[in-house]
Amino acid sequence: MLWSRDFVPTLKETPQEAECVSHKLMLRAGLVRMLMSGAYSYLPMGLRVLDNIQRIIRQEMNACGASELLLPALQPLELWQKTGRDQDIGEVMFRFNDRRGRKLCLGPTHEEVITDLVKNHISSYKQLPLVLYQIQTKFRDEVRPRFGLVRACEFIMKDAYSFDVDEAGLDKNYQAMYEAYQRIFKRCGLNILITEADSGIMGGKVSHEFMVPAENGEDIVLRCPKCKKAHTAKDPNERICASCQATLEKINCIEVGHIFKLGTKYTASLNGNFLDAKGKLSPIMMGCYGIGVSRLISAIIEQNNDKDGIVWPREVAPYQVIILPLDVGDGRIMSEAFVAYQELQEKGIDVLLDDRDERAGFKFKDADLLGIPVQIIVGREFLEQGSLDLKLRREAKRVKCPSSQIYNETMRLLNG
RNA sequence: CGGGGCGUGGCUCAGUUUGGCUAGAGCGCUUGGUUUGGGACCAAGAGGUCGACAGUUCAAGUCUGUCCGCCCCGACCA
Repeated sequence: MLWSRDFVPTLKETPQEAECVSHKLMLRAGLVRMLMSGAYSYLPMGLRVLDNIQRIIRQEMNACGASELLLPALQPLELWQKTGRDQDIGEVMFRFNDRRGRKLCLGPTHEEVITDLVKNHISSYKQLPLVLYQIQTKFRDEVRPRFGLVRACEFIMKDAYSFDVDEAGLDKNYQAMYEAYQRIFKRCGLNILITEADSGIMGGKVSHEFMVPAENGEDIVLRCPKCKKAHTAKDPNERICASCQATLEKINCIEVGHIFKLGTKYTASLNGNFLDAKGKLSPIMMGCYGIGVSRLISAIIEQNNDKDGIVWPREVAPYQVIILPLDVGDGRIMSEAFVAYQELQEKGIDVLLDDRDERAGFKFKDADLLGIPVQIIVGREFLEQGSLDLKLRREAKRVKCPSSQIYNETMRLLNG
């Protein structure tokens, strides 16, 4: 992509609306813009990151045998009345009537809809286990949206649901998801803490949260420095480890994933039953597995930035390489930049070419702010010595490279 | 919902305390020129219902009231 043809409105100064690091950088790097409190537009750079995160999630979900579908955001309220969560969720759910006066809502989550769907098509143990997932927009009328994408009223979530004949099956799927989540967050460039957590209104007994330590995290994780066991705090003043008696560390975190063993809460109330091998009718065992997809963008930036801007982990970066021709008026520089651009693109690398008529310093600042892993600089040194400068954003160190070696050197840096 | 802060060109802000002439600066934008490896410089321009409404006054960005929006803390949160 040529920068001059793209829509990447970078800002030199931080807009007043932002307070936390990730929010400031998302606005400055032109990833998102706010429409109103809790609702954001994803600009081209932001959408590319979002797509990359989704690609990682899809790969890992598919790899553990889950099948993707897409459920409606628009739902009948009566479905929620059947499970009783209409009351539990309360004001958080957007509710309204359609033109016939029917009571509708926008889905804050999808256990009801998926259970309603599955129960009509699963009647035998022979059809189980089954694991389904979707990546979809959720709506929650938050008391207090904040920190940009961290807590928004409209956001993107991956939610997966497992259906099993018994607890042993559920345990197996739960474990597979637990491991898939570890791989997903690692690929997103995150260091996470996994905690034992409260299931809240989701129901069920066992649940784990995947937490990203971050300064502005809304959740507090308590971790024992001795046994390393962590749990999400219900009471942040609880300060002693139950097994070691050591004083617990308090760590602010952003919750990016939460997995639950639901059991039969939804299948029992919505009649999601199956016949087992002996002809006995039982409710299907369920698990559900969420990832805050849009929130991950914030969490990744919180853990991957420096004074100059974002430092994207390779797999989620909007582009792998940015080429910076430092004088667009010089034919030799521009043609060399385009040669490198085409070669890298032909070899499957996502490249952004900053063809704007700007000065060197301006382009360097924007490139650092954007955080694309590899910068290729075509400037004076190319004219004098025929070499390009390659810089790895994370290390801020430059290496010289003859133009014939540009692909190999780029790959070496990306993989290094 | 309680507490606090803020609202002035696209962005950052000054001006409001103590009402006064045509509402300012920097960045960004347009045009011309000089520049060109870490957010250049000069010159000339474009761009504003000063969040909205009502009120006080000879006169309101500035004072009063109501409302709206945004941010932070708290309560809440899958």
